[in-house]
Amino acid sequence: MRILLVEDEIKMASFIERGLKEEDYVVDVANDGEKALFLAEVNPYDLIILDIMLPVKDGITVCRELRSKKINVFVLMLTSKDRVRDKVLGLNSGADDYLAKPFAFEELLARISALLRRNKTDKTGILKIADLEMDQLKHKVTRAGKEIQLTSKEFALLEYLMLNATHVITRTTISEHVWHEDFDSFTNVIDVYMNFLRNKIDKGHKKQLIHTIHGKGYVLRE
Amino acid sequence: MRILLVEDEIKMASFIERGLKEEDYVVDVANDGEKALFLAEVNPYDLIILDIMLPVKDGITVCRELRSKKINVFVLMLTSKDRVRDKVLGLNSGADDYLAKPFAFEELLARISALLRRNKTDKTGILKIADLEMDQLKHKVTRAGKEIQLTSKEFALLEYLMLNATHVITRTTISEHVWHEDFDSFTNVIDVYMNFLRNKIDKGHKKQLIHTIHGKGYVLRE
DNA sequence: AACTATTTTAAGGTTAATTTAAGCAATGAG
DNA sequence: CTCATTGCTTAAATTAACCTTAAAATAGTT
Repeated sequence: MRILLVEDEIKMASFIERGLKEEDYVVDVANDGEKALFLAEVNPYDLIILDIMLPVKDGITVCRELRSKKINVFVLMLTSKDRVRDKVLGLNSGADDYLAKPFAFEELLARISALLRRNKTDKTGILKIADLEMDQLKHKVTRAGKEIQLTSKEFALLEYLMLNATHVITRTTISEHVWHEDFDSFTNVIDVYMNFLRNKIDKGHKKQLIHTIHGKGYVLRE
Repeated sequence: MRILLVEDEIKMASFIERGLKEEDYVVDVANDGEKALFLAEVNPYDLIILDIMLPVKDGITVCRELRSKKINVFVLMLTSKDRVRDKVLGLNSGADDYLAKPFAFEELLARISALLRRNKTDKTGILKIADLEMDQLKHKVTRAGKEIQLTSKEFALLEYLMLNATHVITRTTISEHVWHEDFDSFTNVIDVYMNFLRNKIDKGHKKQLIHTIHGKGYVLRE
C-alpha cells in the first residue's frame, strides 16, 4: 500500500515515516501543501495522511482541491488536540477520518488499516489465492500453512498482486503502485523481484501462482 | 489502435511507449515537431500524444498545422504543470484533450480510451461478430465463450478487422493501421498473421469468420 | 566504522514474438 | 485447360522480452 505523508515538522515526519515503513507501507513524504497536491496528482496513493497546519497551502485547502480534482484517495487528517473546530472543517473539506495530535502510534495504524479496508466487502484483511494466504494486518504470508518471510518490497509487491488477483497487471502499473516516486523505467527491478517472489512462493509447489503474460506483465492466479 | 507519441525527453518517451505497448497499442515515436508532422501526414494514426515543449517545432504549432492540413486525428496534449496558460493555447490550437505533466499513467490511459471512444455510439468497447467477442478495454477475446490468447500484433490485427467487420480491407490498409512506421510492403507478414489468427479463431469452428477476397484482401463476416 | 539485510544494477542465457523465405495450392484471365 | 498470379503454410532466422545470477550500492544496526 502506498501512502503519502504530508507533514512539515521534520521530526514528526520522519517518526511517522519510519513507523509506516516498518509496517511495510511504501511511503512518500511532502513537507508542504503544494508539493503534496503535486505528488497526489502524479501518483496513485492508497491513502494520504494530511497535517492541517502546513506552510504554503494548509491541509484543509489541499483536501478541498484534491476533491475538486476528483482524486478519490482516502484522506486521514492530523491536527493538534486543542483545535476542535478543525475537526469539523477537516471532515467538511472531504477528509475520511481525523486524528488529533499527539496520538499513540498504534492508534494511527489502526485508523489507517480501517480506512484502507473501508470499502472492502471482506474486512478481515486476509487475502487468499489457492493455498497462499496473506494477513494484511499481521503482515504474515503463508503457503500451504507454512510461513514465508518477505522483505518490505516483496510484501508490497505480493500484496498488490493479490489485491489484483486474476487480472493481468503491467510493469508500468506495478512501478506506480509499489515503487516510490522517482522510478527509473529502464531498470529491471520488477523482474528481479518477481524472481524473488517466485523463489519464495512458487518454488517447490506443484501449482504455480505467478504467471508471466509476455509483452504485458504478470498475473496471480491458479 | 495506432498512436503517435511526440516527446523529446528520451526517458519520458520510452516510459510512455512501454506502457502503451503493454496495453496493445501500436506506437511510433517522434522526438521533434517536424518529424511528428511528417509521420502524421503519412500514417493514419488514431491518436497523437503531443508534448508542447519540443525542439524544432513546438506542439502548439504542430497541432495548428495538422488542423490546417485537415488531418483530423485526435490530439492529446501534454505540458508541464506550472504553465497553466498552455492549456488554453493548446485547446485553442485544436487539441482534443489536455494532460499536465507529470501524471499518473493510469490517468493517461483513461483519457486515451475516452478519446478513442468519444465519437462511438457504443461506449462499452465490446465488439461482436457471430460468437466472436472482443473486449477492447480488458483486452480479452472469446469465441463461443472460450477465451483466446493473442499476442499484441494478433490483437491489433483482429481489432482492426472487427472494427471494419463486413467491409473488405486491403493489405495496404491493414499495414497502415496495424503495423509501425517502417513497414516493408514486399513482405508477407500480413498473410502469416492472418494464418495465425485463423488457427486461433476459426480452426475447429463450423462457421469461418475470416474470409479471403482474392486480389483484394480480407473480410471478417459470418 | 563495520556488519547485515535489503534493494538496485548489470550481464549473459533462455524463451517467445515477429519477420523472412521458400515451396505448394488455389484462383481466374485468356 | 493453361499458366501466371495471388494466397497459404511451414520452418528457419531475427528480434525483443524475459529470467537468472551475481555483484554493487544503499540503508539500517550494533
